Amino acid sequence: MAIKDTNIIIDEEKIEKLLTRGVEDIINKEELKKDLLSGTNLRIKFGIDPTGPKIHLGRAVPLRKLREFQKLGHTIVLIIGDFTAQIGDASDKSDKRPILTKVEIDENLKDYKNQIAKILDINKVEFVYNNDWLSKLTMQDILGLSECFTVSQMLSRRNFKERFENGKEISLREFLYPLMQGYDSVVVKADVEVGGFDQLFNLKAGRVLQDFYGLKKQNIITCKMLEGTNGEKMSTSIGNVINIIDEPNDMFGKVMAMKDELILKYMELCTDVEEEELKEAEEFLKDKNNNPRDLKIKLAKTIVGIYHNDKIAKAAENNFIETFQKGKTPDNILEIKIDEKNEGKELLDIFVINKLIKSKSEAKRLIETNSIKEIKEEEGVENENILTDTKVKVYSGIFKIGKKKFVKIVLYK
RNA sequence: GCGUCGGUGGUAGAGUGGUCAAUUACAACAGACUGUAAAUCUGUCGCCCUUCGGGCUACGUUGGUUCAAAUCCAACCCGGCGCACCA
Repeated sequence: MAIKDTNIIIDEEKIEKLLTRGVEDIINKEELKKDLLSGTNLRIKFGIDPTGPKIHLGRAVPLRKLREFQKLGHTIVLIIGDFTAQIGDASDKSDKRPILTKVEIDENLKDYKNQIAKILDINKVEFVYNNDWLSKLTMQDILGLSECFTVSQMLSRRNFKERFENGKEISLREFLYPLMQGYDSVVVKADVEVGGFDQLFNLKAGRVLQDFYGLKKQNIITCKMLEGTNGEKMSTSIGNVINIIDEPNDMFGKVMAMKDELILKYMELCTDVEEEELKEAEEFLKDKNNNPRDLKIKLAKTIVGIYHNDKIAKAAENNFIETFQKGKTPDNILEIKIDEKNEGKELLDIFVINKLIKSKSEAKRLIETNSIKEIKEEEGVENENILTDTKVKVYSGIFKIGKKKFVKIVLYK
């Protein structure tokens, strides 16, 4: 049992918020509330598999929940799933998930702490790597763990069931995943585990195994899932993610481009705005005379402010308004320097080489639809000259490709 | 192991000797309209070349038949299903 700790803050209002804001479900809400009010220092577990190099807003939701726990003085135990990432979780996949190699995992891990530090005070976080214990399990240990689950329990899990019924393969390895994650809870003696709602099955496995090892069963708090900006599941492969280390202007733009229906959800899950403000926003959206865009700008500013700072957020807002509402060219745009070697090449080749356009065929198509423009600044006035010749040689200038990309080409000798 | 069906572009899924760089849908991209929203309309959607023209690479892999193959044949690899084995 955890010991009474004088650093624990008991603030009923904050506790209530912790138990409700962005929460999908709590296995035993009353118990958790009691624990939080008791003044004991709880061990809050969260597992994060380094399956991609960047943390996006969706993944940040449970991390933000941890932040609330941390602010109340509880201990955050972050399990870096360097072992489990190799097993591959099936929670978010309808197909078999590829296994990551050690090298890929290390690569992904590189910058993780810096990213997490944007949300949590990492000096107070207990970081552990599950490879430390999972790789040491013997066959006998694993058999013991497997004894706690039946095949039909495993198959009752929705995505396994669907795959089974559709004749897709499910490897035994994937059955093992929840056991591994559950065993983590045993090792770190978690009092509470936080996760996305899609993790429910895995989180419950922790309770079963803790019970098996004679420990107190952890409580479980699942967070609501955040959709990507287009309303589909947030996933890097779909490309609808906002990463927490995105550049301010990019981040701002992504928020602006998202579906209106998601505004409230993003406000709830990605920001700290007060409940009242959420209600106001809801009312605001109900009135057809209001433009949801205004709310979105506010949201974008808040989110950029969280991951960068208010000043930068303000700048991003200005940039957005100048560039997209007033149609001006942004100040700091990508600059490509052309040396002697590349001089004389075609402009389109330069775009392709620098990966602004994926192929020359594509570039020509863009020219055909008048999607590449040259921006001329004369006497303070900006003119857009549409580029129509596909064979132009490189020269200095500012170009706009599509509606979002700006490039400045500089020749230097 | 035996039998059987199948493996096509980002996905789903047509095509079963030439008219196939491959119908269609979704996704994606661009243009118009907008609020860088949604919806709608239009166009594009393998790579490359100076062309409404041409070249190259692609339909699991490797060979073969043919003037010609995603399409036929063979072997191999992978998957589904049924049966057998495990009992």
